[in-house]
Parts: sequence; structure tokens; C-alpha cells
Amino acid sequence: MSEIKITLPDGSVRLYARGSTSLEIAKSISEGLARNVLVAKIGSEVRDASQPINEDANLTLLTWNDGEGKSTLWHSSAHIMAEALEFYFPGVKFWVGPPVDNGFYYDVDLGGQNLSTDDFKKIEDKMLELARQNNLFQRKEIPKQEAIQYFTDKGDEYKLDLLQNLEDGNITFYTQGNFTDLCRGPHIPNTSFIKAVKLTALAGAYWKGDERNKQLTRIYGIAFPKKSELDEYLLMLEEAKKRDHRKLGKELEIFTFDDDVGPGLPLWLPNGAAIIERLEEFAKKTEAEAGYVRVRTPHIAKESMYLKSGHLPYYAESMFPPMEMDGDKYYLKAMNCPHHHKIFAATPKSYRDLPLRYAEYGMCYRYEQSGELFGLMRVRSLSMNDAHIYCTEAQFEEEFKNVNDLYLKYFKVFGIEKYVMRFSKHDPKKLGQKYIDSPELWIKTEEMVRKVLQNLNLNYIEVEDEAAFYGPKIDIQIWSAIGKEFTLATNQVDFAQAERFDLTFTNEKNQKERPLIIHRAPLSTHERFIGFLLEHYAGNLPLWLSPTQFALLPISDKYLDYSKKVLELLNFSDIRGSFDNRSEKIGKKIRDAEMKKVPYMLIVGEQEANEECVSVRKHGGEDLGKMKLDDFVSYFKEQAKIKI
RNA sequence: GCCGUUGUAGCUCAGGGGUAGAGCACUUCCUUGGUAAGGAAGAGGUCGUGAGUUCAAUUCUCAUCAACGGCUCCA
Repeated sequence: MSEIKITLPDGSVRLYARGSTSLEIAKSISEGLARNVLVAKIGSEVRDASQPINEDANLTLLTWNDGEGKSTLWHSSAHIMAEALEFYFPGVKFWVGPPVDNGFYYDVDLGGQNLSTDDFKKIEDKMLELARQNNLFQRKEIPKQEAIQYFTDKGDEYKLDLLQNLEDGNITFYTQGNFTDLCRGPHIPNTSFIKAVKLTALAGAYWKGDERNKQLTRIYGIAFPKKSELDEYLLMLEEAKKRDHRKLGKELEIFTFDDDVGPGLPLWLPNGAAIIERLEEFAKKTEAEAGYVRVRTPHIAKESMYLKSGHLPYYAESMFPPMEMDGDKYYLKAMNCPHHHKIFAATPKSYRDLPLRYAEYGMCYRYEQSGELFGLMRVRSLSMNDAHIYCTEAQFEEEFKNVNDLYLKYFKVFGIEKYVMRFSKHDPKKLGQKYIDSPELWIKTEEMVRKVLQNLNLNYIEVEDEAAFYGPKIDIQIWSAIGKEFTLATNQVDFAQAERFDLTFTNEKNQKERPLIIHRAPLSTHERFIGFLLEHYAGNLPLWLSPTQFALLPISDKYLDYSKKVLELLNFSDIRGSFDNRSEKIGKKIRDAEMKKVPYMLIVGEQEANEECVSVRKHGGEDLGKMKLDDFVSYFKEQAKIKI
């Protein structure tokens, strides 16, 4: 009997009998480890820990602490959920049940049976009962014909559909307890690892993600190897909900929606408008320093412009339908670029004028599908932090780099660290439908962008079929408090519209040449960015952005006169705040200011009035003691500086 | 747009076939109190909208609108 060499992650090499399983190897290392092994990585392949190993291999034993361990446990949980579903809903048909970032789901066809969230409890209980049975996940390889027979007998057309795309001889089944599923695996050794489960959501999901197909029922859940971890997870969800910008926006009176105004059309309350003012002020200053000039354009334009720009052929669905006037159709603008191109075209341009950078925070209107609307993050009226850069090909790299630098600078200011940079490319199969039909230009510009990214040494991922219709782009992806993904900043190349608008400049050789265009929105839209910031800061905006920077809290009515003096001085010093002149006790006033997340509470009573002071308490409770009025103003000014 | 859930006072929510309730917020009065809720009184809603069933609907049915969770979409 021969032996195999197993190399462990620490580099040590051990000898085992050929055909040993990962579990047996784990046991030889330590019983404790063996008890926690969920799945094993052999070379680069994740496999069942109970599978025999027949040749020399690098072996990593994966537990709940490894991402792959977690997702395997969740995948196995999906199978157990399926078993429970089959118990309560006989005849249920299964599509796929994969693990996801936070748990797992299974798409099922209940065949007309009703499942509601009220049923979750009994399904969870059944799952735990099944888990406690300590059933093995048994892997079996079978011929394709046999698999087809199995699901034909069962009448499960979904699994049969899956089988069609599988190669013969590669069919694996997993069985645990009374449930057998077509599955590539791997799975955890047995069901007993699952100690806590929670079904989290019930939703419709199109079969194969295609909206023309039948809608299946998707059941989301999550599972843990310890009850306490489920409790922690639920607690974390609660915390995330507290950060939700929709909740904070209401509590802090930042924005609202109204049925009469319309869905996706936010109304900015004074606090929200104040944040926008500060944000714009900051961005305008920063962009002026970076060589941008500001332009202004109307909210509507005629059909002819959007035919020219390509919006109507490629994009009409996302625009509000037109208004007819004097025999012309007018559209609400969905983007500022065509207007800006017209400004570029308004006067003759020389190479000496380039690069030319037009900036405008113009309000745009997009007809987002009703089901897509999400607080401030996905709306139908939006103010982009927009600008268009017109440059020569030679200037492109420098300009593109400058734009990247700009948003990295912004991200530093706001402490944005968790994001993914995405290089979004076109899908050649969709030229002429989703994308402008210029294959060679796509290839050329994508190569240009890749080159810049590589020269900048940035971390990024490349994704197919995510480009703008007019060119490739860089997107910065972020996540909302409840885990939805959004594009924040964007930096796009446009090789198409210059030609469509016949934009030219005169080069050194006195020839007409087309500029390249960069579309960029480093601060996204006011709506999405402020929504994001609210969640990012959990409502505690940095001082310079805070709409209410202080709350002035007199100890009693006796000090109202002095309070007014203080208020005047602060207003004069351009420090914004509120004045709580109610006949309430100071404890109450402090509590209310804390709830409103006001950064500074200024308490004035007899002592302060006598000494021309304010007592300063920071949000959260830190007591800075008494400060002379002038001292407070200079302290505050220092604190309110934007730190770059 | 599709599937599911929800829709009662400014906010958070309870209730339920016989024309509505709590806490907070708000107003007034009392209190003038030093670092996270002082007391009392009052005002405030035809229960998202429309239709149907009924002697009677906010409560049941249907439609519609909106929000929420997903899916699809996303310049």
C-alpha cells in the first residue's frame, strides 16, 4: 500500500495512506480541528472533506472561519431547506440553491401551493430537526441517463433543464436524509454542523434571471454553527437598519417624498439643502482649482438633439416620455452631456483651448423602473456632480489620471475606504443594440483605459457588458447599509458623441480633429452621495457638512437674552445652529440635541452669562468645559476645516 | 415592469363590521431646573385612493396608487 505526500499550509509535509480522506488527516493533526472541518481544499479545488485523496497534494482544511467553509455550510443549508420544503410542500420543484454573500437561497416552483413568511417558523424548526439527525451528505456519481430518469420520474423539469447542459459522466448527486439533489458540491460532512437557521426573505425571481420566463419563488435564509452567531447577525442587521439613510433622512429631516410630487422625486428639506450647499461649495472650489469652468444648461431639449446624441436610439426607455410643443417633441434631460457638447460646438476651438473642462451640477431626470427606486440612492430626479472634459488623444492619459486623482482625493476627504473599482467594458455581441456600433473604437479606447489603470497601479476588476453606450468606463462600487450595491463615482470615455455632434478643434497643422470626451462624476449625484454619506457616517456628518452645527441650550428662560447675543455672534461668524428656547430642563434639551446628532451643544446659564462664555458639550457626551465666545469661534473654525 | 408584504395622527405603532387608540412630537399653563426624557391640560386622523358587498366598512372583496423585500434593469 503506497503513501501520499500531503503538504499543509504551513509548509509541513506529512505522509498518509493513499485514499485517506481530509477528515482522517484532520483527525491525525488534532481532534478539535477534525470536529470543525467543513470542507477541504485540495490544490485549488474545494472538495468534500470525506472524499479520499489519491495523490500527493497541497491540503487546506477549511472551517467556518474560512470564506469557502462558510459558503459550503450555507450551500448545505440550502439542501436542508429543500428537504424541509419537500416535507411541507410535496411536489415542490427545485431550480438552484446556491450560497450568497449572507446566507443562501433556493429558487423553487411550489406548483400553486401558497408559502408565506408565516410558514418560516415551521420550516426553520423542521430544518433544525433535520440537522439534528446528523445525516451524512453522501456524494454519488451517476450516469447522465440515470439522472435524467430520476428527475423525469420526479417530474422536475427544472433539474432536467440543468442536466441538459451537463456533460455525460460528470453527474453528481448528493443525498442527505430523505433528500437527493443534483449538485456539484462540495458539502459539509454531515448536517449536525448547522445549529441555527433563519429564513430571511421571500421573493419572486425569474427563472434563469430572464424576465420573459416564469417567476419562481426564492426563499432566502442564513445558517450558523452556533446559536450565538445567529443572534449576533440579527443584532448586526438591526444596527444596519439604524444607519439606513431612509430612516436617518426622516429622523434628521433631510429629505422626504410625497405622493403628489411623485415616486423617486425627493424633496430636500432645509437640512438636506444645507448639506447640498456645502457639498457644492466644496466641489466647486476643488474643481476650479483643477481647471474646470462652469456652464449652465436648460432641463429640456428637443428630440433632434437626443437623436444625435444616441440617447433616443440606445436609451429611450430610461427617459421620461416627450412633451409636444409647437410641433416639436421635447425631452427632459437624462444627462448633461449633449447640452455641454452644444456649448463646445458654439464657438470654434483650437488645440490651445484643450483640455476644456465644463462642469455643471445640472438636474437630470431618468425614468427608473418603479421597482428600482430606493430612497435617495435610486431616484428619478438627480443632480450629478457632472463635468465633461474635451481633450486630444495625447492629453487623454493625463486627463483621465487627473480625474482618478480627483475622486481618490474626495474619497480621502470622506474617509471612503470600502469600495471596488470596476473597469466596465462592452459586450461585442450587443453592438448596435446596447452599444454604439464601432468595434474598432471600443477596442482602442478600452485599451487606452486599461493602460492608464495599469500605469496608475490601481486595484480594479474588469467586467464585461457594463459600459456606457458611448464608451468604456471606470465605476466605483459601494454598498448601502443594507448591502445593496451602487455605483458611486464614475469616469467614462466617450469616443462616439464627438463624431455624432461633429465636434472639432483645429490642431497645430491647421487640420480639423475630433476631441476625445471624458464624462466624470466623482461625487456621483447629490442624491446618491448624500444618501451614502448618511449611512457612511451613521448620520453623524462631519462638522463642515452638518446642517445644524450647534444647538444653543439655555439653562432656563432667564438666559434667553444672553443666548440671543451668542446666537448673533455665531450667525455672524457663519456658524449654523439651532436655538432651543423651550421651557424645558437642560437634561431634556441635551437629550433632544443628542437624538438629532448635533455635533456641539452650547449650554448657557448664569455662569456663562456672567463670564461671556458657553459651556461646550460634544455629541456623544464629551464635555469641553467653559470657553470664551471668541475662543469657541476660533476652536470651531479649526474643527470645521475640511481635512485633506 | 414582475413576484411577495405593507399602507391607521408629524413620527413609531396597537386595534377592529356599528363612524378610532397609545407613546413621542406639537400648543398652552405650571415649573426656572446645570449635561440623555419635570408635571398638567389641549389640539391633531373621515384609518392611502376608488368602487363593490352590507341596514352599516376604516375593518370584508376587487381595482388602483405608494412604500418595503427580492428579481429584472441601471448612462
